[in-house]
Amino acid sequence: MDLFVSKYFNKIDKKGRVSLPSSFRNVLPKASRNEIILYKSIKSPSIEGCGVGRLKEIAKRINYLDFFSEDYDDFSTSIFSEIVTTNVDKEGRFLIPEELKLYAGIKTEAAFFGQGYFFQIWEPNQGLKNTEVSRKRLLEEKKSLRTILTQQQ
Amino acid sequence: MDLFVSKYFNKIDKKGRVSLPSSFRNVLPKASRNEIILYKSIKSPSIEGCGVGRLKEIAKRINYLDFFSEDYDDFSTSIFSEIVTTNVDKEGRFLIPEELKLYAGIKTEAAFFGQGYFFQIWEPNQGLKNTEVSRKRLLEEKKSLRTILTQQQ
DNA sequence: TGGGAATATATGGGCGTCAATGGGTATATG
DNA sequence: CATATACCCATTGACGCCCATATATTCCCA
Repeated sequence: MDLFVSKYFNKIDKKGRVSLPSSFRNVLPKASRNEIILYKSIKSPSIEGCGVGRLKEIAKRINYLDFFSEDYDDFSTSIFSEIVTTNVDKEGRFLIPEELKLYAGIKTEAAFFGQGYFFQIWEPNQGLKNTEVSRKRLLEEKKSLRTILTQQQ
Repeated sequence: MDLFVSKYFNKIDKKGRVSLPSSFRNVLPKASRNEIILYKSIKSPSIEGCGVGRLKEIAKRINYLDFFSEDYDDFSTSIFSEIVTTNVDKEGRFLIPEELKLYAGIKTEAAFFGQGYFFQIWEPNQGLKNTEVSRKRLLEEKKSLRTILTQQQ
């Protein structure tokens, strides 16, 4: 499986370390399995994360913008300066920077939610609540749901 | 990671030295890890910096502009003639030239903002303010943001 | 197929190394 | 000679690496 799926609830220890779920680690390319990137979600009080490969893609895309334009600066500031890279130790643990923990309200436990090409880290209760809300919203729009789910690959 | 990412706030000591963040140092090619270039940002009261290798890329960008336009002259003058090279000492510190510090309003602390292929140095408060403004401007143009951020790797 | 062994995962803690910072002294440069 | 800058050494706190354990999972063989 090369996608981030399922959800996990892991503890944060005294040193601030938390295990990246094993199945998530396996999604990362072997070459850079000891490094992930984290950033504040734009749409919710949660942290989003993924492998470094995705970041390089984004960098390339931004690079195509007009170097002297305002857009260029906005993108590169909002994205690159907000992104943090974190090392995953041999046991599969990493540190969530204080600022990101604050943003997501995370204290002693972190909830990991697979999102396909990336994952989200939530304060457990808020994360669960969010799943519920999302699901409800989705079911209320059965039409579009059907469209998405029944398309052939 | 071979990109300048994240942000760091480092102190300037009595001698005017400031640490280049460790992760930034690692982005520089090993061959010239003791040398960086600095110049005034064209668009903001901040200092931009990068490894010497990036010079060629800047030259290329300027070269794409119409040779006979005013822009060409303006850019090439205001960038190239303003570039200074600075040595990074064994502890990873360097000196910010007085003129550049004045330009950015930097006194006792410098804020380093990763920008992918280069980085910016700001007076901490101004830098934070700028991040906010950039982010807001970006969120108002969700369309282009989506294009850049959500494509799959 | 059931049960026990081997392995993997999540978690805890000790300790050495590195990064950021401060300061003394040598050296260079005008 | 005077000032600026590079090199050396020291300190502190954070982080990475190693080792350990308990639980969960997988594997294998009888």
